[in-house]
Amino acid sequence: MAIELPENLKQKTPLSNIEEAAYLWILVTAEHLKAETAELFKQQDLTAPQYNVLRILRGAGAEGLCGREVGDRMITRDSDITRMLDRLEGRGLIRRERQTEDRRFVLAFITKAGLDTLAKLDRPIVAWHRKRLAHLSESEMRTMTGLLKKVLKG
Amino acid sequence: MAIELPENLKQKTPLSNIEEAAYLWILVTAEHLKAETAELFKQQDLTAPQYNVLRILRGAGAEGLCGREVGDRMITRDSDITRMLDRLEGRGLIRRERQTEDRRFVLAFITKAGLDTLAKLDRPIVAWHRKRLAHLSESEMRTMTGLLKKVLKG
DNA sequence: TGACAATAGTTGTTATAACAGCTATTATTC
DNA sequence: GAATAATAGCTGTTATAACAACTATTGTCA
Repeated sequence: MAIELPENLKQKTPLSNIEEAAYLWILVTAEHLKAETAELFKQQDLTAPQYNVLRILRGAGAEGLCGREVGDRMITRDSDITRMLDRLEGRGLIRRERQTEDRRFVLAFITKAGLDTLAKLDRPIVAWHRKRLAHLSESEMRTMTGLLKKVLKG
Repeated sequence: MAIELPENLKQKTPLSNIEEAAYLWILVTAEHLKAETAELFKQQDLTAPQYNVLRILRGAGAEGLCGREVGDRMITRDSDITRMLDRLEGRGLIRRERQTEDRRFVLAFITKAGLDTLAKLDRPIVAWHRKRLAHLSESEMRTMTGLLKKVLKG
């Protein structure tokens, strides 16, 4: 039995290759969800990576994080953390401070303005997640994340 | 029970929100797979969207496709098909031709050079897919794609 | 038929991503 | 302790993405 593909792809020759189909479903679904959340972030003039960085820094709290650590924690790898932080700093959403012990590190912290910006998004985002996945049971979500985890670790 | 998150995210406060966890797993897995395949495409100096376009045009064959149709079939929405096709045309991988019946349409076709480029990638890519997902059973892949489909349609 | 809407594509502009090479600082090793 | 490697981050450049305004062509309908 040929496996179904995302509609829009409209592949004529049904893929014989179930692995490629699985791969495509993961990518297409991710892309779709990403596009939807991008709309939410835009309310506060943030891109998805920018929102991601702010959340990371909120999580880090008063200790802050250096650029490399921020990069490691991101969902999508960003090849240029420096200038991304530049922009956020320029908007006053974060601040930076060079460490004195090891002067190679520049720690980044979220500011009050950054926290306020995030706060305005918190409720809509939780609401979006709940609503967007409301039609899956908890067990379905666990099964799916379990399988995705297996894919990732592979 | 708190659901596990992708390692690198290192969230301190475990998410209470299983929906958000599911969402993150989808995105992180997709991102990871995308990064791996990007390496393959780079062998032929192609980005993932460029490879995607060439495959779409190969699928379309001698009939070709107009820009909008190409855009519809892409995995990741591209906001600027025109210039992406410009670049591929500049490299001789595709050619374009304005339709005579309805002069609004510009049809794109893959060239011999484009087909050759794709051909060099076909085997490595099939091999990559098989190897990358070899540790999942066919039934696991079907379950996963079924759930992803449910997410997407939601 | 003529105004207006719809569609396909192009172009200009700005922001961001990708890549490579660079400086500053600290760790390692002989 | 000097040479070297390793790490963090910065900078320059090019390519691409995102957004909006614009042209050309065709469809709709009073």
